[in-house]
Amino acid sequence: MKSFNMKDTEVKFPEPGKGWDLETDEDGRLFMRRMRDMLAPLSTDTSALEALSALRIAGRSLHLLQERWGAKHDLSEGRMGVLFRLSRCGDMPLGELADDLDMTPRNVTGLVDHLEKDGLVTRVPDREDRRSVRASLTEAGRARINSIWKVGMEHQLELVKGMTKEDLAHLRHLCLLLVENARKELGK
Amino acid sequence: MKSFNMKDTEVKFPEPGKGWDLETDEDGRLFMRRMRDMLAPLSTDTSALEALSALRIAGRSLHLLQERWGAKHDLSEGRMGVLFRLSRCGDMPLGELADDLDMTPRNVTGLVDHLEKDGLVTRVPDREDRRSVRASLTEAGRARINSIWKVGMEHQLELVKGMTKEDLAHLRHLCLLLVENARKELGK
DNA sequence: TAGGAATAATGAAGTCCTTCAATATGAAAG
DNA sequence: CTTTCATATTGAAGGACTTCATTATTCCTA
Repeated sequence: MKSFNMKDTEVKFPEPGKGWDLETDEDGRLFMRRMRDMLAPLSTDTSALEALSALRIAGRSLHLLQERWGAKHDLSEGRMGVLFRLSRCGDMPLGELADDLDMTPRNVTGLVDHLEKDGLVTRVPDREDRRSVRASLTEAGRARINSIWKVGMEHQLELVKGMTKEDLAHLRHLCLLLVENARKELGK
Repeated sequence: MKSFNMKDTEVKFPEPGKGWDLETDEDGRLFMRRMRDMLAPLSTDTSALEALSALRIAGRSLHLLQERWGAKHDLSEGRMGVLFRLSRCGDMPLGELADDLDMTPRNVTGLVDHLEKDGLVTRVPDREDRRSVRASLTEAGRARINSIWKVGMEHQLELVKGMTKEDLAHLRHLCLLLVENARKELGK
């Protein structure tokens, strides 16, 4: 029992809160009460809307975590993407980077500018196509990425705690199915 | 066989392309070849990495579609979010909007400024807390949201084509599980 | 070889969002 | 009643992207 007026045990958590209430349905699955209530009047079947909303929020969380974590190492999400690609695939023309990372060429130029300024990447001419410029990890760049990717992976594993491999495969499949459908929509 | 040098039937699709190859594994599930190849040397079990990557891309696609579709109606994603919330929940203090939409108060002020300038929303004083300001849909705002939400929903249904209700419930659950895990991480 | 396509770089402008700091007002609790 | 807290607003600054237009190379091919 609470002593008089001590703010009722409300210790004010990190920042959970207001309408961010996760509950569990009769099948043991998480859902958001407020979301469901809000969507219910719109459709007899809210499963699609709820799933897509959850996906949006999850994507957002992922993005936030990535940014926040990268910031600790003086890297933005985009710069990390470039570094990681280069470390996995070796030298690459900027254009190819833009395609792989699904970014504007203009943006890749900027990212590589920045990384070059930081000494993590250099531009090297492409011998086979002299229009082309390849981004290449410097020693410092390789050291940087090597020093962090492992921890990054562990963070990712934290995020999927409670999911089986089956779950993960299914999640992957559904997300990619959505990506496929989205592409049709994007192609008008 | 091809006739001489007619660019090999490559008609250049809308913009599919380069490394954006979706393939189907032995279980009939989609995966990205290049992604898997890239991740394989890092870990004996790439399922988590692949799933999270897929999720990121799906989230990105969703975001792009939303932006693009909103632009047709002169609305950004954020402004649509505000309008939609208001239409579902009625008047709301700006602070509550910020919480629900998971945005900075500064940003909500800006969005409401913009929507007010466009005549879709007005600010009304809150009778019970005179510090508070409530955003309220104007007639024009209600008309605008009413004229588009239905089509928006149909778009969403396109995106989940090929998914069963079970799939959707599972997808929702996994995404929210991830959100829950992410919150722990975000709370350091 | 001449003309058109591809590869980058660059600068200007603009969007959406964030953080931080300052201010004005009203609510709440001692 | 006075101090503290909550609610909005505002301005400055900046990050990460986008689009668009322009330029310089280099490649490819008719």
